[in-house]
Amino acid sequence: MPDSLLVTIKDVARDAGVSAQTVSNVINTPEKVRPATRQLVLASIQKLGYKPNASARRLRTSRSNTVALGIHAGDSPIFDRFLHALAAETDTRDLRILLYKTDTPADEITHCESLLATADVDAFILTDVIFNDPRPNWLRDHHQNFALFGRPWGTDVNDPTVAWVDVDGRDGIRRMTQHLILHGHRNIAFIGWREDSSTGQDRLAGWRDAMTAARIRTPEQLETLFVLTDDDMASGQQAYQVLQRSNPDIDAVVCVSDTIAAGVYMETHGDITITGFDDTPISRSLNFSSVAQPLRDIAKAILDSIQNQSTSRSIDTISTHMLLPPQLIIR
Amino acid sequence: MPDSLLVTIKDVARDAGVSAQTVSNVINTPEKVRPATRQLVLASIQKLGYKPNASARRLRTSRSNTVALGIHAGDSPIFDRFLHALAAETDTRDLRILLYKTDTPADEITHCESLLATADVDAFILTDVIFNDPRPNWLRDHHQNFALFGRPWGTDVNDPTVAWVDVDGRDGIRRMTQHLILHGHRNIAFIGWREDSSTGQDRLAGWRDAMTAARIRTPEQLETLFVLTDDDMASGQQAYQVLQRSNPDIDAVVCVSDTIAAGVYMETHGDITITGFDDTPISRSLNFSSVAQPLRDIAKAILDSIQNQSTSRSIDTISTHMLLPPQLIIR
DNA sequence: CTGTTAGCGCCTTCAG
DNA sequence: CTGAAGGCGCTAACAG
Repeated sequence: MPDSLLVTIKDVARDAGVSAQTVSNVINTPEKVRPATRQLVLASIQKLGYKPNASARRLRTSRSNTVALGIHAGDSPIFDRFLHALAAETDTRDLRILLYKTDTPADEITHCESLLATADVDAFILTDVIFNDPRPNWLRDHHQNFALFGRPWGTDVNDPTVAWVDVDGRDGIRRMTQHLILHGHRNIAFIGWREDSSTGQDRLAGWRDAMTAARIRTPEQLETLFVLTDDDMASGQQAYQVLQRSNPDIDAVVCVSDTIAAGVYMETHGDITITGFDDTPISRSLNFSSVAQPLRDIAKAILDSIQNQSTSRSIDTISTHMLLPPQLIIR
Repeated sequence: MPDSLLVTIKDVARDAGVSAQTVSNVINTPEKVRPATRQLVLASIQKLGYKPNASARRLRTSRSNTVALGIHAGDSPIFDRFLHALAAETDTRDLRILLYKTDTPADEITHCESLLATADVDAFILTDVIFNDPRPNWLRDHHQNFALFGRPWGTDVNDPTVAWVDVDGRDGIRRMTQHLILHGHRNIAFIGWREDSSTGQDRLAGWRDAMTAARIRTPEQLETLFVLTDDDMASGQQAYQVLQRSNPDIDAVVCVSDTIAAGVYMETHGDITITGFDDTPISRSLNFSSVAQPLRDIAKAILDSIQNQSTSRSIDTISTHMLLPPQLIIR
């Protein structure tokens, strides 16, 4: 029964008949306390419902156990699921997630400065890293722990001082295409995002990989078998119409996203096989296959990376870059 | 140029040639400091890039300026946009958002206890309030400030001790239906969520309101003009087929969500007018009208409510319930 | 292994 | 209007 008033370490100390320090030790370095006293103290902690005051602890240790995460406008089909996975993971690690708004990189740097100066964050998670994003360098120059969700396209991806976790979309699309080939499809088209999306280019490459490896088409022939467009249903629908005109014999379409795949579905009514990306409610509802990002693993890897950074200062012992394999959801 | 080391209030005091206390006053009660000294101190603050240490301040004042928000599994089409609106609003109010995972109400209460005991949260925002949700009562019994996004269906909606902010979906659907009527539609069907959704029932009522007010159908006739189903595209498609069979002359369909509307769109190819809810990328892409929730206003109202609770203890001076009008996005 | 001392950075009280 | 003293709850360093 937790009380309305705050239970402090002294209350526990008094109740257990030990000093405040011993209580602190039980919590932070239990191996330094004799088992008998430890049990005694733990019982009092339980009985009084004691929880250490986070602010006091932070003030004393100047560590906040809090990671900051920027949220920006614009629809990501997986952002909320990523957030949930992250929240689930932080639960098990005694970490907190602080959310802040960020609509531009400059905006974000302002917030970082502010959060740092007020000393209530000790690591940052950056999502939606854009081409030549200034934030990683800024954070590194300010000696901050951070990890990216997504490769830092445009800068040196192998830079060991910039930790990142990403999903191998190329491999996912490649395996998905392979799966279609193994099931007898031959005229497999691809609909992707426009050239300015590095992620889109990566996924396009995965389709090319599978198609050329299976010797279904020459690289030149592939050039008429894909279209790049915007990420919405109407665009997907139009893209399919274009493809279909020049390739009437298409029997499957690999799409860079579930949204675009839904557009194709509208046009085809399920007559041909389509596949999407991100395993959103759309692909579940329309019952087509999709490449799923392992959000739970991503969250784990990101937090591992951040926690490693705060413990070991020697970066080279651990890998700071993780490319995780996606999962094929076959329907 | 912010330094790597922490700038404290003493540094500012020394730089400005005043005592630490005066600096504190400049920040917290500027009207008590002579303008000349105030300028002097502000200049030093600016120069050194001083920001009060959040943990120290929290420890001293036992107020955390942090609101906690639960995130749970399951797809909400507006959750991430709500989060963004909230983050944007907290920015302007010197508030922080702490995220925690919550998959069951019990889960959430555990977290609340933990966050309260560690004293790093001073208000809660509850979303996706379910029927007879135990959380509001729990929080009230523990003297916590909180506000709900969504009405507490199943409990006393008028209970002044439970603050909530919601959007008048009934009115939104009513106005949307009215709009269709004004544009010459007569056989306007409705596809909603199953009976167990209070929100769904509310929106259904809005369609009934408009249809009976316009005397297009008798209440009895309306009973064959709507279908309740699941919230996915395939269900929307099927629902339309069912409706169409018994009502071949349907010329418009008001849908309880963009997702369901998209299902209808798949079946009709834009031949009849459809409308959705929540103004998601789907309705934007397929170019149909939608009822939009004013997320920015919701965020503001929720934070207003919470901040009012911490200042004035007398609840009756302010309204603790806000039903905001949605916006029609006509396409 | 346990207790004492001191202080993290800030703000509230109360003198001046 | 400004300054000095004290302590919020906790833990690092040391002493016993």
